[in-house]
Amino acid sequence: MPDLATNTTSSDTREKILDAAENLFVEHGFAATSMRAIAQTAAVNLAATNYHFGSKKGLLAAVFQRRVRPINERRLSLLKGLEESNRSLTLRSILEAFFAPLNENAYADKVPALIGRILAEPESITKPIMDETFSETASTFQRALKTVLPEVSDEDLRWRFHFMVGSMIQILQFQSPLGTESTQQTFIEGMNQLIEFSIAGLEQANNRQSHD
Amino acid sequence: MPDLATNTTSSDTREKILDAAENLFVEHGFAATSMRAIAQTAAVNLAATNYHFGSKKGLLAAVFQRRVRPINERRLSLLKGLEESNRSLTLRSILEAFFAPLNENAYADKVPALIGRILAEPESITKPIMDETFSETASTFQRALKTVLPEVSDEDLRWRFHFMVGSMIQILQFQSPLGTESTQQTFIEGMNQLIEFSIAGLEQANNRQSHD
DNA sequence: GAATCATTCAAACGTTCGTTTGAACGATTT
DNA sequence: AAATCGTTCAAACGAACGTTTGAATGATTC
Repeated sequence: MPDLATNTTSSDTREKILDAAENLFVEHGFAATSMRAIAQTAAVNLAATNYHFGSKKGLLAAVFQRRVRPINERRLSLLKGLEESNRSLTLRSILEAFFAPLNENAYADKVPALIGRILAEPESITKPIMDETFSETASTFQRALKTVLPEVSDEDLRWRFHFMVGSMIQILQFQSPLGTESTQQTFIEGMNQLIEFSIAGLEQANNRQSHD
Repeated sequence: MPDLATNTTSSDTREKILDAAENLFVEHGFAATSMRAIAQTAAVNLAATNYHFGSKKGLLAAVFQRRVRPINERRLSLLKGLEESNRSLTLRSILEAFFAPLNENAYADKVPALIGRILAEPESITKPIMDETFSETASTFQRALKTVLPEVSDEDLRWRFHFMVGSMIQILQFQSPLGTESTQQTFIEGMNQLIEFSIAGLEQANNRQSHD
């Protein structure tokens, strides 16, 4: 039996299954993807999927965490770097630490779409995975945001962070707006647009009255 | 055979199926909800589902459009009202016309969650439904936004609208931020927060340099 | 009141699902 | 070379899937 917990085995089959599952989950979602389709795409025996990952949900968790864990580690590491030389701790630099790890790596093009897709799955499927994966990162970044946005109440900040995550999921899932073609180039452009949109939404400089 | 296209029949069974499917789709998503579960929840015979809606996808389309069509009609009607007395055509009033129909009706609590859930389904399932349902509304509102944001380029506006829709889906799907309880009251509060967040993100008044 | 029609029903269609089994394989260890 | 171990394999498990069938039902039409 392989080591399900620590993933110490380095079998070729394991990676092939993860790659195939990743692609199929992105395209069709979790429930609409069968273990047989995954095994066939990976060109491995059907039983290998359950052998290596225990169950379909176990496979989902492995697919997700293979990509997200390094991203969250990088996020926290970048934020820690900012905080240690706290001269550079600005709203913009915090958001860059949060978003940059999503597109700075040499990942396959599918990775952002994978994260977006899984984040958009029904809660009943992904809730336990989400909680374990994101609670620390989310609370750490909200704490950092509070230091550069002291005038924003805790409740307002939670909402605005909520919307920022929604904007992020939108571009991760659909890459580019309706009616535009999506390339690697437009995705990077979109991530920059996302930072500007989020900065404006988070701080909401008081210029509302000019539009009433 | 019932009239699938124009929905002229008004059978009690039809409504019970739509109600049951709506609840189950919200909770588990499309693929993870079975026709048998729908029939059982609705307390109708299994065959009635295919009899009335043709197929599972047909049922999904009916569930979705029953809720969204009136909302889009209301959106366009409100916008038309603004444009006819164009003294009141502001960024805020346009966004209110776009968002208000989502929570002004006496809908069941589940409706916003339904829309959020279906908008987050994999494209391969919902693409045809989405295109038919939203393309007119989306383009009409983007055209209106252009008139009150003349200094924003078409490309920038598409991205910002994209993020605004993402923020909207986020609150429709999850109602309230992580770690907060969600009530009808907090949802209304969230919709107000969404308007402020979107105004700031769409216009991005040039105060970036103060945070670099 | 006989005929027609939309609707409901129990039952079954064939297919696909996630998972399990137990034997076969191949490298490593004793 | 025998034994051990992780891995792969074909095959099958029972259950659940979306959909279809054809008869029963009950109201409406002639």
